[in-house]
Amino acid sequence: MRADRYNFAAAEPKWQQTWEQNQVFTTGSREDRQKYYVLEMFPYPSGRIHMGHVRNYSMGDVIARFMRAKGYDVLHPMGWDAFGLPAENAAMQGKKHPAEWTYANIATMRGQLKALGLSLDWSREIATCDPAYYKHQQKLFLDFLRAGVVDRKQSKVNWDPVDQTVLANEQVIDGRGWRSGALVEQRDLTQWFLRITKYSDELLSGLDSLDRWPEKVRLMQRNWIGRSEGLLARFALDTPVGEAREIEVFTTRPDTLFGAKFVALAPDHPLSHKVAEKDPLLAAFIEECHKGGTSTADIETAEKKGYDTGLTVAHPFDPEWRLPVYVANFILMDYGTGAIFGCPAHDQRDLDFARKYHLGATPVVCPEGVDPGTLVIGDEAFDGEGRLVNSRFLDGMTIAEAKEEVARRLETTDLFGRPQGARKVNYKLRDWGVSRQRYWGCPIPIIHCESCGPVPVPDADLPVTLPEDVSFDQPGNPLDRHPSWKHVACPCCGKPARRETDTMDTFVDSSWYYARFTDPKNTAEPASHAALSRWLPVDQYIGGIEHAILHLLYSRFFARAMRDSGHGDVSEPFAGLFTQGMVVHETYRAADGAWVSPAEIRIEGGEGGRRAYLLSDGTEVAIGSIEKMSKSKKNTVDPDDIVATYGADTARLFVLSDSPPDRDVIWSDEGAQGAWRFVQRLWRITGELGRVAAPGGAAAPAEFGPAALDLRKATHRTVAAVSENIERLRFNSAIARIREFVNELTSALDAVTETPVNADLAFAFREAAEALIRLVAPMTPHVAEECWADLGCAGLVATAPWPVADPALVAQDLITLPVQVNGKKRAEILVAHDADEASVRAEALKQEAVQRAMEGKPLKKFILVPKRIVNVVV
RNA sequence: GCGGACGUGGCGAAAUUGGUAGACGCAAGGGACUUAAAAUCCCUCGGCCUUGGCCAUGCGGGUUCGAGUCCCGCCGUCCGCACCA
Repeated sequence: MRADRYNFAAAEPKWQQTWEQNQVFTTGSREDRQKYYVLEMFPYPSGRIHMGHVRNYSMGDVIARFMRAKGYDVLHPMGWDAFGLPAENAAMQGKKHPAEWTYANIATMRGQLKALGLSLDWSREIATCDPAYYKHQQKLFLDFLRAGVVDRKQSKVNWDPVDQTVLANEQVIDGRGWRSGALVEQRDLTQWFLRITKYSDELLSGLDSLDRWPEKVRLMQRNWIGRSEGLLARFALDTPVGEAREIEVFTTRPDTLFGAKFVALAPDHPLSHKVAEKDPLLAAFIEECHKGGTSTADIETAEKKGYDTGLTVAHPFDPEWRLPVYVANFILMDYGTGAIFGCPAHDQRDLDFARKYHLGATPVVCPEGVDPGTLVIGDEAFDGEGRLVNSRFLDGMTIAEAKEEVARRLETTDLFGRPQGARKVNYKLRDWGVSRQRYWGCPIPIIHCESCGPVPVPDADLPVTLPEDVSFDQPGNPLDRHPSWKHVACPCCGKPARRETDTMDTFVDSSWYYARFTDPKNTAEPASHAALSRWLPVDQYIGGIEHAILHLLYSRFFARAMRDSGHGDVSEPFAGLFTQGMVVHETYRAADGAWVSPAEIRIEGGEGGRRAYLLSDGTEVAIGSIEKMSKSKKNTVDPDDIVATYGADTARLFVLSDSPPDRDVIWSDEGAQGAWRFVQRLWRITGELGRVAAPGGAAAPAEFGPAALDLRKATHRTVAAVSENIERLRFNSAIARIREFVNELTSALDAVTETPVNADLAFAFREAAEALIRLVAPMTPHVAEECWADLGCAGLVATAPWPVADPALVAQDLITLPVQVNGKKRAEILVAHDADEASVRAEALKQEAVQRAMEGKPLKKFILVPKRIVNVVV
């Protein structure tokens, strides 16, 4: 007896078990087929999954199931980005070991993901905190070291005083730590660096080949790498300061050299410090510069300030021409050389500075068509195109010509035995400092020996595992405090030595996990060459836009560093990238301003608008703005609750259907109920279709009547449209087409007056029913299996091939053409799809409405866009 | 400040990429079934007038037989970067 309602609570676990038992989603059994690697950004095991995960993994799952049905050998794995600070924070508060906390979270979240029915190959599951994983990361680190991609150097680092660790530049946002939000301090520390800058040019030019990446992400990376071409130029000091006889500046505008009015140094420039030793006022000025905040607001409002050192330098093209040397607060030590020459007429910052210290502004570039004599610089510097003026031998040249000429001359003139200038390409990208003073991360496999220096841990001794007996009762690094862990013998000389106690930035863990998934059980190496060549690059990667720079740039770098140290030959790890939107929700606030969660309220609708009331005592709460789901605003919806109430299919369908995937989707209970209704409707219509459909496998009749033909056309058009929409990742449109098809099927069923129906119609219903189930299966796989079985179809829909649209049935033979008169639609005509222009024209002009709109005027022009539109111009 | 994206009914959106604007859904209103409710089904649903029209894709221009789509100028919202020489 067929149930009236689809019972998801029974069906979902049943099908999940069936898939698992039959190993439907295990990869690698179809080596003869073309591969497809679909990957979603793996989660941090924070405790529970959230709706963002549901959306992310539902999208990946649609693609995985679709490509599997299309006959590809699909790799769709899942793992855990399992190292990180929250585990240590939890350890400090809850006295639970980070490993225990992390693995408990993984167990919970794995269960939650499994309840969603994702077609994942769980046999490839990895966790980055597993020694079996980080062993290979340590190996990679040492291979990188040998390949010259690892560096150890002292540098100014961003120190997060709350998390008590170092942050990479990419992890500092508006001068604050990306995780703690604390104001970052500058400290001098010796650090391990990954030399990402070695690949600056390659990472930049590689972006051009990533045509399946969002333009936005490519642009962000381009800007982050920040390539600029310029010139290093050396200015001789009139009076040497100690050893220093010159100042070297970097400029992208060497053409404006004759407009120079001053030279300025960064407060932390070595020369600034040198002069400050004998000039207490300068020392005080530098001190003041350090105080200035680095937040957005501070920088915007910061006044350009300088200190005249009293030093002067000679102009490179005129030894008699003196320029004053300032120390200025707006010069950055870590870009270029930390020194500039200022050309106020053509640079706004230089102009602001020059106005303040009365240094003048001589224009040297004059826009085309302007009389140089009338050229005056007001409050705005001129940075447009033009020709050189007031510039001696450069006069009359274009900017490009002048740049070239200045570079050529300075390269061939001598200063203190070296060319005075040199062309230089500069980047904003910095090397990636990976040392972190934390416990819960991958140990850096190095041993420090007093006589041998830093020595790599021999491969045979890998992995260097974390000690388990550590305490978190005081700040700082537990590894450093551990009584015995760091004391080891030097692998070189055998003398007592000390382990590196820093661990790696957790972004290292996620920079190569996609490669590990290709060969997750390999104990000898990170992944075999064969596995890497078979599976990389990832064909479709899906995740949040928040990783546009950090994770995606690091991964692109890692692929190249792996390539250059003998691990595979892939440069770009992700051929296709899709950045999905967030799941957002309304916020609710009680009268006292406290946030209220959606679970605590009920909504009442009506023509007066929606109002929200507390369930507990019925008092009204204010409906606030729609925001990203967050614990602090309590506007979260727990996926577990949704799965328990509506089932996984409903949750999946809703996050896919309401908005385009790259835009935010607004979670609402009404929307979820809409998805729920559709899941039930699928079950109901399958039952109705089953009653009129031919048995599975029935042969096609020789001829089809009009009703059967119409139905078949609807089916094949839907198949074509849904396939295209999924291919283009437009899941919302795919679902809309399926819903439309269900509406069409309902009408077709209504038209059935007597049963059994004719064989041709029965066949068409069978075809429609099976197509419908296969089309919805990627989105709502459980109800699809249930319907598939209900229709008596063989096997599982999860392993059924994707339906193929017959082009003959997709094409229309009769088409409705709108007829416009002077661009306004006046009528519609029904014509054969291949009707010639003359007959279409005759038919169009025959229309009464067309004649009326023509008002008896003669036809000027007749436009026919085949299969689109007719336009009559009078 | 620089760079980018976007702006369509009450709401989320669609529009074959220059060719019937509003598919599909949510909300709302009306009706059927029911003792009642739930569920389900049917109808209406951009605005304005009298059938038939007119006006409508942020605003103002332009190109075109034809513009939501292309171009120019505004307005607004969101995102990224940020004293980068």
